[in-house]
Amino acid sequence: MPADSDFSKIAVEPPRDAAHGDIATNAAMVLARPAGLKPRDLAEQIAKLLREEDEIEGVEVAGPGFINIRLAPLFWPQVLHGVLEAGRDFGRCRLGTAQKVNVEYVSANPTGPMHVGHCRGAVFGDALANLLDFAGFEVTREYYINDAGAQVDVLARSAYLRYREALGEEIGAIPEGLYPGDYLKPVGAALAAEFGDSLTGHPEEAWLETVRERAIAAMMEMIRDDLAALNVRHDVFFSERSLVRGEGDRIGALIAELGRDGLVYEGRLDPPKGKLPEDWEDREQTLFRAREFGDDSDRPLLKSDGSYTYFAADIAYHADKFRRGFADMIDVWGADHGGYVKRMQAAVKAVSGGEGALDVKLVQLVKLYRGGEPVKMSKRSGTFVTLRDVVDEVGRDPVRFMMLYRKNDAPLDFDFQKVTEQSRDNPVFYVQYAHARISSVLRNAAEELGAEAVSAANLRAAPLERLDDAAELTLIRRMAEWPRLVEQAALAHEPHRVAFYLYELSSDFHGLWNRGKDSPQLRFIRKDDTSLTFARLALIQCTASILAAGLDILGVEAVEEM
RNA sequence: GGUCCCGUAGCUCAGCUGGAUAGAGCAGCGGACUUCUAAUCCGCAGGUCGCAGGUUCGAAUCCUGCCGGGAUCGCCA
Repeated sequence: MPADSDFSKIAVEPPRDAAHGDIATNAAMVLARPAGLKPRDLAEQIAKLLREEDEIEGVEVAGPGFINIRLAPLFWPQVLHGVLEAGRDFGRCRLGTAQKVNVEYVSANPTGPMHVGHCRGAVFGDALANLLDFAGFEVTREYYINDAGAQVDVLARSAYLRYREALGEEIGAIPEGLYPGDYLKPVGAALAAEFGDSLTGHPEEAWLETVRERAIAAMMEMIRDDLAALNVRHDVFFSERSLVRGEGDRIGALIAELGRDGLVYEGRLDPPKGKLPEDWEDREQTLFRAREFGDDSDRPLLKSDGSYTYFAADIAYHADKFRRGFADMIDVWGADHGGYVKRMQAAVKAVSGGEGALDVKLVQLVKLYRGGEPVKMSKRSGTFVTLRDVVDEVGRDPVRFMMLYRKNDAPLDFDFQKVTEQSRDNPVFYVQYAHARISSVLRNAAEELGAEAVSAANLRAAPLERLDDAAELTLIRRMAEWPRLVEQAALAHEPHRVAFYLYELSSDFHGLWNRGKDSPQLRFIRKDDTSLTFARLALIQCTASILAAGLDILGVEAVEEM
């Protein structure tokens, strides 16, 4: 074999089809050319060597040159020892080797309650963070508070109006352009209680900042409550305003820094192709050289009124993340921000000297339905659905599982009726039911055979080699996939894989359960054969551990009865 | 017009980063409840993986070009 052969394309993995053995490899096909042999001939040579191994029971060459390996019969039951030992920690790995990673998600404007549109990103980000944690990364969960733009001033004016209302003034209809929601009434009342009428009779400059601060704090409190209802949490709430307040103007400092590196210039931008925006004016502006880092265009840092663009602030924010030690950053955004990805990645490269990496996960829109009919939403008519509405109506677990039972970049139809009334359509119950059934068997076993029958020590001592039914082995093989699945899902930043895996694991379990209905000798609890019973209790205890661990990653409760 | 995402069974979607005969659920048809919980299970039927090229031992997967759907396109966030 030539020394410079490419071994990187060789895969050694469990095949999809169990008929192809326990482990399969494509090594012979990959190496046939450099070795100057036909794939099947090379495969035979490798197979011959493998057959000498003790733990290998059989080796076959199949298809175009696959080498299929069958392991000794005792191999699979041995897997359960690892699960029994580790319990819910089985599958935890050191993939991240304590590497720091920052996951930013939700980051909704603090101007009102969480909208249902925020729901998916929130759940996705939260589950992704859980997954990375499980895979051994040191995860920080972050929320970027957009508290510096014009819309928080609008919020302040809206709250001020409610404040005057709370003082007894007749305010009439909420003017166009202000937030009309009732949720600002308590904010107005709190302001009245704190300040009396001392904020009235002054120009806006006198009260705006005070009111804004109180209003933002109130909104963030509301948002945290909403997130808590969804079982979503963050470690850090990072204020955009803090970038220009306190320690000085960090956005300006950063622009100056980029300027010293020659990455900022005054120039003109080509107008967009196609239809021109109505208010387009061709003017000289301050631009970041995003094109040097793979973007399609250079990007403005200052608005026409001289204030910073959102992008400028976001650069400073990501630079701050990098300086806090996060070379790995993940942002979770709505799909409508897709056009923003390249410039942000360009900015991260620029501020990190190429050391930082940003992965942006775009979450597609959720379309709401009720009994097949689209739910129409409009803020003006007050018919928009809040995150809290959804959680209250269908429950936290179904919402979370549904949001995760889909790849992040695929659109999602969410039908209230399907998720509640026809609950069998919802896979969350299928998985939870599997866990509940196992809990039920373990309870029965403890009752009939005594509590020590289900003790950890007893299960560890069980004769696992007696698990030889095809359905039992299928279940064990599935469990053996778990660590690998965790690793790959974490690497791909795809928590939905965990959800699909749990469904399959549950399916294997339900199948086994029902075999016990047809053939009583396959029941888990066999009073005539306690040692076999112990082995089977160990088997399902392991299944429950993995179900619980996976559900924990998804942020869904592993219920013990239904 | 540029950029990004999507196109797989009647419907909703997976497909382990290039592997063997493309898989689930729902809907349809036929079966299993004196139960360790039927919110479950078993079987049948259902496919030009949008189209056409290319890369190689091998493509739903990678590349190019079309077709169709969605998002976005200086200063909003």
